[in-house]
Amino acid sequence: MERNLSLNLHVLTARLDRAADRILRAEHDISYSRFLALTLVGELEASTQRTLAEYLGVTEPSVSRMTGVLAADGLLDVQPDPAGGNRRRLSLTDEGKRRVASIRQEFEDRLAAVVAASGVPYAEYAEHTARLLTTFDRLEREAGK
Amino acid sequence: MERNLSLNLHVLTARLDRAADRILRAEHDISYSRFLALTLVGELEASTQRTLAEYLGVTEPSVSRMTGVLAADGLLDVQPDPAGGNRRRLSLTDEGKRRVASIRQEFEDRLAAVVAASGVPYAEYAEHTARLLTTFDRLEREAGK
DNA sequence: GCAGCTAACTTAGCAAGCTAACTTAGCCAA
DNA sequence: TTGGCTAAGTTAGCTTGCTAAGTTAGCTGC
Repeated sequence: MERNLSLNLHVLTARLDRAADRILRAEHDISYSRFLALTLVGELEASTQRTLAEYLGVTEPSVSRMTGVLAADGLLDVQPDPAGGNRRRLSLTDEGKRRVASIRQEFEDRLAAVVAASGVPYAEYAEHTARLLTTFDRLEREAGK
Repeated sequence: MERNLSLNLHVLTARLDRAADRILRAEHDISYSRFLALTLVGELEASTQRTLAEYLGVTEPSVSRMTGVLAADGLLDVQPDPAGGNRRRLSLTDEGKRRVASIRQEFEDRLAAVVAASGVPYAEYAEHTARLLTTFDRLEREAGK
């Protein structure tokens, strides 16, 4: 079959994401992408949409729509930046915080179980993945892009 | 920031896929997902849509639509299985073969360059990724799913 | 004090995932 | 030979990526 790295990464991630999405929808009534967005807003502390797009690895229009639906669902608070400029301050509502907190560790634990079952050394694989991301990021930035 | 493995895999793959998509559209006038589908049909030798879905890591409806547009574009040949049953035989047209062959090695080479720049050992990372995929697959199957 | 610039965001429309529900084709048992 | 079963594929409708193009808010120089 000769499956290569890029294809395997693509398929592995697609499956993990899909599994995560099913679990979250079934048990917590939220999609995986919405959960990721809320998680990062929580971690980034009152950032802008542009920053969130950067961290999520998606484009600004995608974030624009996402913040719209999350705000409509009462999970996210979107306010004009008091410091001025055409910016929005993003923060979690109480309900948003509650939702994220209740899910928090669950996923990493489940993924860790898969990793353990596979015999792949977790720390090393995680470190390699993080390093690849950083490198790819840098190369794209250098390429002018 | 404390970015975890599942998020990093998600973001890394999203970026790689997006970059691949841009290159393919610009230089070869085809999207990345269509290219992947054609590649796998080539490797799987006259398989069914269900098998292709399995290998691509997507659902059957997605493959159904994809084979439709690829056939309409003259890249894929979709025929009822002569052996009977409600199946389709998938194979590449000459144009499809030409297209896949002309792109073939390019991506793995580009990705290998990124991996090299990051200092991550390619063979090991590829092996770990493949192992995780196999394990996840097995666990999902065992879970009855 | 307005022209132009830049940064941040939005709108519009397309591509391609997904789930749920349906259809089609062959098989098998009564 | 028909009624149900299973496997494979399709349809419908939603979500959420994307790009291209447009808008809005403040800044800067004349």
